[in-house]
Amino acid sequence: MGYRLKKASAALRGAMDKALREHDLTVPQYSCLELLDEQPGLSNADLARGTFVTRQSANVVLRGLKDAGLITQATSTDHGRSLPIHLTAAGQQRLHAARSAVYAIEQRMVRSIPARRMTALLADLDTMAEALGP
Amino acid sequence: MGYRLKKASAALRGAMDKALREHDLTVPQYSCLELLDEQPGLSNADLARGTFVTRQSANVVLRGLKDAGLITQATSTDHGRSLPIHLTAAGQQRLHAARSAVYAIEQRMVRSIPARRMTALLADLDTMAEALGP
DNA sequence: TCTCCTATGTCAGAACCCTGACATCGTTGT
DNA sequence: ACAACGATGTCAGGGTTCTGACATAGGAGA
Repeated sequence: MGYRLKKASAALRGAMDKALREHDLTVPQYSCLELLDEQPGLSNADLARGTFVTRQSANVVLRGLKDAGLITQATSTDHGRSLPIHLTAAGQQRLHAARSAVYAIEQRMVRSIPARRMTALLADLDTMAEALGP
Repeated sequence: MGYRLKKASAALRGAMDKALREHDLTVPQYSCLELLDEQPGLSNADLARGTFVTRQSANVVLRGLKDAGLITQATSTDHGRSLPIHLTAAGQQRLHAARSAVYAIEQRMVRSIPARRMTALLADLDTMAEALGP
């Protein structure tokens, strides 16, 4: 079971990595851009949770995106310590360019399995994640 | 879909990492030991394919295992360039000690989903991996 | 035989991710 | 009001993985 899960995950990672390379993006970078597009103003810790990595790892990825001018992070805040992050125009543009390539991969994956099992498959993946979780 | 797969995979990886830490092993190290126990004499490239990583990554992992005295690698071969690898007695012992912890995680994962969907779930994971593969 | 192709082992560099640790800010409970 | 706790951002160090590149061994085909 763990073997199959690892195998499928590795295949997805490889395919995404290859597709995103043409857009000068890595998988974690794309994940962050996608999250920020859906929910603008997320903080470093929010993105870490959303991409299933630690705050430290997310911090490194964000630094790369910041250096590339794809995101902007507030330097101060009026409430708490979290510094909200937003996409720049360049970030939106880059995301939309890469999105089609990623969606094509998602489609290739989804269409390979019977539609009737989709909901059960998604539910089982979530169930397994929760069974191992906190 | 990709999100769920990543989530489940991250949960598994985290749980295994935590369990194996008590045995002074990392996930890729354990994977190599398990493969070598099932099929003694595998080469570096064989292990790379079996663990879904590159030869370079496997090489680094193997160096760690060699330094720890858990495996032995032939220094020469009579056929080709591949250098067959075998577990040492210490390697077998370490593997058997860690195996129960890993199997417990596998059981927690498997029992969380209905038994009727198991075969379909495994098949779908394989199908997706192949759909993204070569 | 000689050449081309594939597979393998290896080195170098970069990116990603983790654990451990520290300081700071809000909230909570006393 | 004040101390304890949790959440956040950050630094340092180490481990894993990737791409790119090179040299070598074996087999396939002209």
